[in-house]
Parts: sequence; C-alpha cells; structure tokens
Amino acid sequence: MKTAKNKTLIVIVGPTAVGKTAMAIKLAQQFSTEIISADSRQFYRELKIGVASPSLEELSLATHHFIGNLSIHDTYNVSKYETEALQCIDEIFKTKEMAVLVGGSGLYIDAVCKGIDELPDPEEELRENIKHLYATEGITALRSQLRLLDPVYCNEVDLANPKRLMRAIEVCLTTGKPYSSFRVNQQTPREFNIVKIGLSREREELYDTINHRVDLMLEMGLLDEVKGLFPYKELNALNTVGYKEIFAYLENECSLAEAIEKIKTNSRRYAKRQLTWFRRYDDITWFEANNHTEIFDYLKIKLIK
RNA sequence: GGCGUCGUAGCUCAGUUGGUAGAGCAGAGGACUGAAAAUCCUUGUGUCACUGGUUCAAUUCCAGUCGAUGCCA
Repeated sequence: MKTAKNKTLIVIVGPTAVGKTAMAIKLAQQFSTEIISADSRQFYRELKIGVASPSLEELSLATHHFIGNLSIHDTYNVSKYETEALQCIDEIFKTKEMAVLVGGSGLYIDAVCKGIDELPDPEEELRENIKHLYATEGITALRSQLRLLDPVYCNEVDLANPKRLMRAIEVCLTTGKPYSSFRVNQQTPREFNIVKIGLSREREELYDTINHRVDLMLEMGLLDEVKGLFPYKELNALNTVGYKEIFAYLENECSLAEAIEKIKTNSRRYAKRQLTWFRRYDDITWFEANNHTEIFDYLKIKLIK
C-alpha cells in the first residue's frame, strides 16, 4: 500500500446548515490541506443556491474536490463515489499529512470510511422494468417477486419501502443470486486513520438557521435557478429539497409562499434524518458547531498520537 | 355602547344529546448498502379561556368576567 498509516482523514459531519463548510475550510487552511466533499447534491454543477454549495469565495479559500464535478444528466452512485473519493484521498496523501472529508450524506461518508459491499451496477433497462412493475401492480407485486428471489432478505427488509424492494429485485435479476448473498457488511480496513467530528447545535437554533437560510437562498435567486432547471425536473438529481417544491409552484400546484414554507419544513426534516443517521456512530466526537477552539484542541491531541 | 358568534393539542379545527376528548398539519423518535437532500416506519394528556352556579358528576347546561370577531349605533 502506498499510503502510510500515519496519514489522517478528518471527517466532519452534521446536519444541514450547522456550519460544516466553514469548519472544513478552517481546518484545510490550518493544516494546509484539501477538502473532499461528501454531499450527494453538491456534486452537480447545475445545483448551487438550493443545495448551499460553497460560494466562489469559499472555494478560493481551499481546494475542494467533488463540488460541481458532475452534471445532473450524469448517472452516479455511492460506489463510484467510494472509488473516486479514495483515489482522491490517496493523491492528497502523497503530499499532505491529512485530508478533510466533509458532508451531510451519511451513506457516502460510510462508503469512504468503511467501504460498501461489492454489488453490480444497476442496468437502466431492468430498473425501468421493475419501476414499471411497481407502478402498475403496486408494492405487493414487488413483495411476492422478492419472496421468490430472496426469502432471506425478505425477512430483514422494510417491506413497506418500495425502493429497497426494487433494488433487491434488481440485484437478484442481474446476478442470478439472492441480494442477501452480497450483503456481507464487512468493514474494509483503510490505510489511514480516521477522526470523526460531529457538529451540533441546539435544535431550535438549527431550525431558525435553516429557515433563515431558505429566505437567503430566495434572495440570492433560487427561483431563477430552479426555473432554468424546470425542463429536467424528472431527473433524480432534482428530486431535491429546494427544487421539487418550487417545481410544484411552477406547475401551479401551490403558491410561492406555500412552496417556500414547504422547503423550510423539508429542510428541517432532512436535518433530523441526518441527525438520526449520525447519532448511531459510536466513533464520533460531538462539538458545538461554533466552538472552533475546542475542536482544534481536540484535533491537535488526536493528530499527535 | 347594544345584539350575535366564537374561545378545545404549537397551528387549523372536530366532538362530547352532562361520565374529563380526537383529526390534519407542525413537532418528536427510528430505519437505512449503487436513486440517499432519496425512500420508508412509529408517535397525539391538553388547567377543553377564567370565576361562580345547577348536578352524584360540567369541557359540555346556566350566569358573570376577560379576549377575539361580525353586525347595528
């Protein structure tokens, strides 16, 4: 292995709007290193205001990877991200002692830190067929199909969640083997240290910030950004808070005020889901988001070891 | 000022022909392996405005008070 075990990946996680971007930049500056983003929506260069991508000014303060590196027309997934992010980290470690991974997408963070099981990439046509089955015959059709293909997974999976069922069926059909046989769920050891830091704030304060940030997004021109993307509203990348609500307004399904309120609500819920995800980590140290000195002190001790 | 209507969960409201109450939304908790800002699951006790009266029993009936609102002056 090229990367020595004395290199360290600092991982910054936390709910949306907690202050991850600013923290990551400070760390990158302090330790003269680069930032790897793990935000599944900031990958797309067409999405800026609505996903709170780092501004040009922020981007100029530190080297960022995986910001605006994709188009909404690209198909992408966690597996590709895992491969590319690890390559990127390797590259950074050739010249730096550490790197900063920052983002709110828990699954993507996990992919980098622990790896994910080897599975085949989805086939577009097959996926469409399965979607069609669900659309025409409903979730019970998915259940009975999966029961035939993979009874083991049937006992574990949330049978009310169509996406889980569809993916499992998809894997079974492409490989001819049960989906559960691929789910070894084994951690892939990494050739670098990982230090995880969680940023948190009082719930009420976080929600105030989220609400306020949505208003700022509108002032910055979110409406125009979304209008420009209206033709592509069916793309997965645009099934995103801040966009889907305004699409509904543009289709006269609600007023603009209602759409804005909905963006705020959905952003709060997103933050809540992120917290649920990150709370289960037992290797994370939590800090008040604005307590920079405490975080730096903690890191200095961690990095000496 | 007079007359009417209303005052029930954080919000909008339903309801109890008198036996202390329930929906939607918001909120909370959880799950999560190639679509993840996605997708899915669970979750409703609140001085029924206040004070008194009638009653075995009042949030429900009666009176008064306060507040909101409409009409008339």
